[in-house]
Amino acid sequence: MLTEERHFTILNFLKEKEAVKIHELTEATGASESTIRRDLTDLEDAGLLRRVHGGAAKVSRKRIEPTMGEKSARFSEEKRAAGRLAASFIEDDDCVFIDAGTTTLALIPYIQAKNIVAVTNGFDHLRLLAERGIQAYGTGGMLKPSTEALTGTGAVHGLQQYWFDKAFLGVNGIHLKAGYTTPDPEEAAVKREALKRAQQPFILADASKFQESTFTHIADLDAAVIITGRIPEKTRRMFEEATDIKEALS
Amino acid sequence: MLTEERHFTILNFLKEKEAVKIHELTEATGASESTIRRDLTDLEDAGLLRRVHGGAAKVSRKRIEPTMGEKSARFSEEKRAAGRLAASFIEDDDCVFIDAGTTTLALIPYIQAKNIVAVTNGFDHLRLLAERGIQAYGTGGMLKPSTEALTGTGAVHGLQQYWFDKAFLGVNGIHLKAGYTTPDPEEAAVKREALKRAQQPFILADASKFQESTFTHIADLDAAVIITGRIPEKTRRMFEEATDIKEALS
DNA sequence: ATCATTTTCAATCATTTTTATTCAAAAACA
DNA sequence: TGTTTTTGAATAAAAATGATTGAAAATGAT
Repeated sequence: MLTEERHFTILNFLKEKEAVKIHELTEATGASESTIRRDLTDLEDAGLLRRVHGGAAKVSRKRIEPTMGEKSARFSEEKRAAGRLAASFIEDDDCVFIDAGTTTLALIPYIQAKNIVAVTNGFDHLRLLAERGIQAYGTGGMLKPSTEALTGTGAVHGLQQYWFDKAFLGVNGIHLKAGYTTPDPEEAAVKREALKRAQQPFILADASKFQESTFTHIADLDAAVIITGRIPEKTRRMFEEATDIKEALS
Repeated sequence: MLTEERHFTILNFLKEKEAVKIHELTEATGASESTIRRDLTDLEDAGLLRRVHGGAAKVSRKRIEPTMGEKSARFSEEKRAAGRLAASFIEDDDCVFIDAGTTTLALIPYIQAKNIVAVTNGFDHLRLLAERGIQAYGTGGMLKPSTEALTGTGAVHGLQQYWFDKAFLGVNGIHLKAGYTTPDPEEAAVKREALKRAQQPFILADASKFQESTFTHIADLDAAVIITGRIPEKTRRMFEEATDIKEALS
């Protein structure tokens, strides 16, 4: 029996069943154990099956990244609530921008809208969107190792190809005087560009970001609607004069 | 029996079956082994079948690629050797493009050169580069869920910001007549753009890619230097007339 | 848990099979 | 007739195979 035929036979076994024993294959092909082993090694290298002790198993088509699941499990109640609320603003056929950062990451699992297109500069975001079957585009740009975000002129340049219905941005500071701020000027440039290109921009932030200001100015408060989990009554009253605030847990 | 008749007979065998042995063909045609061998060589050159040890097999012109998950996580010795050889071409201060795909992924661990800048359209590649402390840029574009590559006009657009010293590309087929080919036209466009923007383009491929052709043409063979792990003597001789081949394990 | 037993594995080696190459004979052609 | 093309046999090289080995992994009993 030809090598090619054996390979074909082996793969056919795995179309029917989840796994196959070496002994079954020696019997079906008439080849020796050594030969079957070599075949299995070849086919594994080609990525067509997975070797297991005693035989071979099907390769699973869906590869769900466990780290992502773990990550989302680690979201606080506030982040999840804010994410769910933010996701509810996304409508069918929307084109949205989703900023890098954990706050915006929390909104992705709650997206229900059909047929949307999402652009993101977040590394994990890109994968999570694709895993959820959402058409996902990366902005391009340099991968900033610390935050796993694509930044710099490459990202801005990438953004300039698109126009958004909605944009969901994360920030580090929300301040009555300083407006929205973030430490890295490169990231600020990306956020500013996204803000400019969205009809409805949203800022996702948890309570810790309020009344903070960091190095680089992104925009004034009234440039976007703020979505948050739960904030103190006092803070809410203070900021809702400056812009619209959507609070998930009231 | 006429040469034409024999060819017809051989091809008919392959319509019925997945593969055919030389012995079956000598029996069916009455010709000697040598003659059948010559026939098979001719028919392979015409792209009508694929020679395998002991006979010939069908050419599968399937447009469906194995997904990244199906491709094995563990690199074969050949892939590693090819990766190491490819990495040795990267010099200090180079700007390189690294294509998506497992073959090119295998080169990243071996990069020794200092102060290089890498641009990639591979999702995993981006992370791996950043993990190794290499300044890494993503091209942007749509994330293709199956292969985890950024493709489409977004990726091409992203590429057009850069100019490379070297480019390392993966392909699905290397064929004397068809040149370099890949199933997805979108990906082909990205590869073509990268090829255009690199002073020294390299193609990384394992032995299985030779004499295969898939749907979309990328470039002719002489457009790049081929880097491979180990290929059969015959294959090497056949292709080294068409372009430069660097073989890691000789 | 630990230990002994059984099974499976990867690596090596000798053997067999297949291959490309060469060359001379046969066939086809002018 | 001579010339070219096709063919088949002989060969050494390359590839595939199957048996054997000690190591590794799974299994079962204690």
